[in-house]
Amino acid sequence: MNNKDIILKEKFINHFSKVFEEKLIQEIIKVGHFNTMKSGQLLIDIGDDLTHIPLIFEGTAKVIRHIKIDGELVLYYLKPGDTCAVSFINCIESKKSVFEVIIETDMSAVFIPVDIIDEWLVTYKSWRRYIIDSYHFRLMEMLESIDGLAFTNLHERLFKYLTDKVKRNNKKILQVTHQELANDMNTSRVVISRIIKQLQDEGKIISTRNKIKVLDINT
DNA sequence: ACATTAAGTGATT
DNA sequence: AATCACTTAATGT
Repeated sequence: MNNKDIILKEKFINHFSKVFEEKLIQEIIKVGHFNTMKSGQLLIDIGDDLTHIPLIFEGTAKVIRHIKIDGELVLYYLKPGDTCAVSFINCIESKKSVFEVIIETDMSAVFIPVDIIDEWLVTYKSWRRYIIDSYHFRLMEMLESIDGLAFTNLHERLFKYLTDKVKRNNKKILQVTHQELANDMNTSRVVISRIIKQLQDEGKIISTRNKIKVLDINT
C-alpha cells in the first residue's frame, strides 16, 4: 500500500469506524480499492455494468436521471458516509445502471467488489444495517425530490437547490452557471436567469458571472 | 483587440 | 414557463 492509500485509509476509518464493526473495517481495507475522483468526472454512466460499490468518505456526487435525449434531472446527492444504494440491486442482479453519477466536489471513496457485498449481508450485521438504512435514506430523498416537483414552483425549488448546495459544500459562494442550474433542474437557462434576478432583488442571493452567493440560509 | 462564453431582455406562444 | 432572437457584459488568448 502506497502513501496515498494510507492517507485515504485513515480518512475512511474516521468516517466509518462508528458505522461498521472492527472486523468489517479490516475486511473492507483488505478487499476494497481506494480511489479519488475530481469534480466533474463521470463516476457511473447509464448502461454501465456495475462491478464495484463506492463508500464515500470525502466529497459529494450527484445522481442524475435522464429522460429522452436532452432531458435530465438531478435526483439526489451523495455525501460522505453515503453509498450509491441503488447500485446494490444492480450489482447483485448484474444489471446495467439506469442513472448517471457525476462527481460534484472532489471525492474519495473505497470501492467494494460486487461479489463480496452480497456475502457481507449475511456475515456482518452492521453491513446489513448500513445497506438497509441507506436504501431508506435514498427513498426519502427521492420523495423529497418528487414533492418538490409536484408541489413547489420553480422559484422555491431553485432556492432550495441553492441552499442545499451551500449546506453540502459548507461554502456560501457557489461556482455555478445559470446553464448548469438549468440542466440540473431540467429547465431552460433563460428561466433560471430570470428567477436568479428575482432572488437577487429579494436580497436572498448575490449573483455574478459563474458565482452565486447565498445570503440567507434559513427559510 | 478579438473571440468566446455567460447572462440579461423583450416579444411570442 | 419555454423558446427565439437578439444585446450586453465578462473573460480568455
